[in-house]
Amino acid sequence: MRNTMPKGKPNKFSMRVYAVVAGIPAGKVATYGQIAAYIGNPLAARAVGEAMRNTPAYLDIPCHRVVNKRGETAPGHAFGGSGKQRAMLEREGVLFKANGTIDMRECLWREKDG
DNA sequence: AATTTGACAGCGA
DNA sequence: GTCGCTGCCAAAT
Repeated sequence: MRNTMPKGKPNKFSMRVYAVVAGIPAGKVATYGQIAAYIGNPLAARAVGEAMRNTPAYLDIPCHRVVNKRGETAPGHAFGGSGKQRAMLEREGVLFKANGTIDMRECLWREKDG
């Protein structure tokens, strides 16, 4: 087996990301930039995405509630299919538009929500 | 140690 | 409204 060991490496940065993402209520979604800004790095949206990619399952992080600013779900190779993420979000109450994007105007997570 | 890539965001034309 | 360039952080090669 070529290094089948889990690569979960929750660093300080990633930990902050997980903490914020974990605070996202069901039926709401947050953007990478929003999370990045929340943890103190408004320009680290990219790093947030990387953290999500390394999100260990045992942390129970709703990474599916994290989408880009366009309201689009992950490219697809993340949750086993972009449709999967969309299904989970819809199941939690997130509204999707006809074009397949999330209605950010209503479903974007706000501090007041939590 | 250095370079490249990546689940992104913001600004200008 | 779209298209292109720049900036940031972390992980992989």
